[in-house]
Amino acid sequence: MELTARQKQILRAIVDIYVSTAEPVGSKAIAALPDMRFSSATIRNEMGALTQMGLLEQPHTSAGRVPSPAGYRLYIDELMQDYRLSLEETRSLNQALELKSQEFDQMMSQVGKLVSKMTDLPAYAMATRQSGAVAKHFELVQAGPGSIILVLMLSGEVVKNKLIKLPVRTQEADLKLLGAVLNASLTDVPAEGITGELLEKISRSAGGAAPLVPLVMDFTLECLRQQHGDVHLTGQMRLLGQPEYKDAADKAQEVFETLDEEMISNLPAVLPKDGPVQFLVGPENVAKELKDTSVVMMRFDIGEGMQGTIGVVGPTRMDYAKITAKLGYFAENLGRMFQKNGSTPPTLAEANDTTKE
Amino acid sequence: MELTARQKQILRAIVDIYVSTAEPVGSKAIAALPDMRFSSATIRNEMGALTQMGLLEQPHTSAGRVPSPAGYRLYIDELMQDYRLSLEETRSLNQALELKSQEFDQMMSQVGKLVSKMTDLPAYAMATRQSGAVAKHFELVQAGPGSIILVLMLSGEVVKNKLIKLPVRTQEADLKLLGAVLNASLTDVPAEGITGELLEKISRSAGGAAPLVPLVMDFTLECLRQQHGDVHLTGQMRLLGQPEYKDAADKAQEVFETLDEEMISNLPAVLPKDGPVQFLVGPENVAKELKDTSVVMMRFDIGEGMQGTIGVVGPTRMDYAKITAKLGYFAENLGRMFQKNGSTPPTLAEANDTTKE
DNA sequence: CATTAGCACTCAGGGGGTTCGAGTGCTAAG
DNA sequence: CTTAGCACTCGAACCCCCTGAGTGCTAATG
Repeated sequence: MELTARQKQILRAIVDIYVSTAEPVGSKAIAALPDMRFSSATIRNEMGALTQMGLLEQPHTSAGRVPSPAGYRLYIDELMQDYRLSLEETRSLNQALELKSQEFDQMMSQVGKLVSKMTDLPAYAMATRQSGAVAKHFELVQAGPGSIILVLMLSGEVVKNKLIKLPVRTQEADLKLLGAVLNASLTDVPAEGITGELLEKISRSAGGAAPLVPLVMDFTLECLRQQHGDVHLTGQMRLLGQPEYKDAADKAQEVFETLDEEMISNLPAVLPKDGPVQFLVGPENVAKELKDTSVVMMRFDIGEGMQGTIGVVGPTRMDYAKITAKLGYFAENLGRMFQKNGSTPPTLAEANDTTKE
Repeated sequence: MELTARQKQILRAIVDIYVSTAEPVGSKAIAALPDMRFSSATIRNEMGALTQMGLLEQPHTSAGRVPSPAGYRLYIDELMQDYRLSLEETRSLNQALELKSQEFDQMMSQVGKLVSKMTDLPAYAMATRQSGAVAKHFELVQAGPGSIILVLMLSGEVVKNKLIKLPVRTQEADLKLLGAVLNASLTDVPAEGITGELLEKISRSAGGAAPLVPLVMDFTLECLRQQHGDVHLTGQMRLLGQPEYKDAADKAQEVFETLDEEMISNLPAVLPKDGPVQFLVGPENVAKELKDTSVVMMRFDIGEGMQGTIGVVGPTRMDYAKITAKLGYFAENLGRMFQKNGSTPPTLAEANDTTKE
């Protein structure tokens, strides 16, 4: 049941028009297109056929046609034409791409905001660990009477820290000792390698700091097991800019009650196939609340066994081509930035200037 | 131009009823109240007077009255009765109050979500530094070829870290040296004390790690100067649950385009007076987009020179009493939790259990 | 045989008119 | 000072009709 070239052309035209107008598309509108060589009657026939195949839908008898989810899927997989970012678009994207934060988590949050702003839709950013993490360095510092800060560096240049409060006071020397023991026996050990046995051994060699060991270990294991960092979801309100949600605020609310950060972090698991760009169209989504909602997401490499994901949430009627182009641009540049520097590229020369006088 | 007792009673009744119904309140509805001893005609007269004074408003001639912003302000300042949380409410608040994160920032983010969820309104949480911060400890660790992680512990048990990438490779020994120098000369020095002179001195003693100094210093200064941490604003969509925004999604959108995280972080500055609880009612807000929006915020002590703020954003017609009660409950308990532990209280006994076996 | 012009039919959306009733302000009586 | 009574106002809801975009079918056309 292959589509003819003409049917493809018509389907593509319908998606393109509908995406920009958000109104059902009639046969006349299509016939009026410059490179359409057929009368509205012919197109009506073809539209009938496409409807039969389940690629189009009719809101009601006397309205035009709207792409069905299956129609969108076919469009995305076969018909979509690459959207070329205009010079102006590229420029404003470039301008926005200035991340000024230091902390990794904050950077991801900024990335999310950026994507949302540039696409004018809700967006998210998250980091995922590809391979199992290992600890790289432990550091224990006395922060006050009875409180200690544990700083844990993981592979992938991730740093975690935790404030530990204990009713008993620990000696500086004991802390030093424990730090040394931890660094000697736990670095480069994957989570599976941390056995009760090993734990006991550490406890024994920890001397006066032994009460700390279980707390430290719990935290370490938690960090090692953590598959992905926080999901930074922002710009939810922008969904209201879309006509389909303008007068159905409750629907928008529902969407984000369902599609919370936890759900987003699990999205990669439910995806049909694998690849750098992924589309989740309407009912392909798990929850029924999202049946009119689509998600476009894109991965990029952060280096050091970490992977970033950025994504956009929008109505099923969404300019997939344009969004994909923008996401692609972000992904490419973010990947480069992260690998190069972890933050804004303040060149060495510039930085040195601060020193001189 | 003082209000009579009766007028106060009527004003309070109007606010109370309007808050729960979101419909203009008529004289009959008030007269029907159990402890109202006057006929609707009398009440009509009083309502007329209150309208004249600018405490009430009339959407149109044949509708009931609605409190004006001035009316709300008077209600909040003088008329509002303490709302007692029901047993059930207390219980569900208690249940929610389990923070399970380790990192301070993530905790604040969770607090925001919590407040939003329990009030069913958009909410935010942020941490503010009361006094100037000083550095407590520096730590430099080699993370890979040409990349170094700087961990900076500040007063207030705040930990910041930054990944530094340099084209040149630094020796382990040089890092150790620089760490020692930094710890010796920069700890407990306030931001004002960090002069160019001091900087140069450090550079000189830093040996092979000298190129790192400006980067480290920039970061340190930035951290010291930072007045408040991130604002964690969440649950924006819940505003749509409010009748005044149900069919005016664009208004809701506007609200959060104006009231972004930056604006929120500046709110304390524009507040009329100081105190643990603060109300910002409608047009008292700076921006005209927020004229139908109010904010209730509350401070609590985190200890160590840090202060937390939680706040709720809602329509001007908002149950101030209830919101205040809930915020108060949160503030009290969060304050206690933070001061005790910085996280969930995993008792020492429990923790030790993990070790056995 | 594919294409197109023509036509009857459908139906959502918008405009205009009417009714309904909650709520008001005023007046006069208690 | 309070209250009962009354005329008046005006938004919300409803109904009805009309309009026009869009369809599916049929018959004519190249």
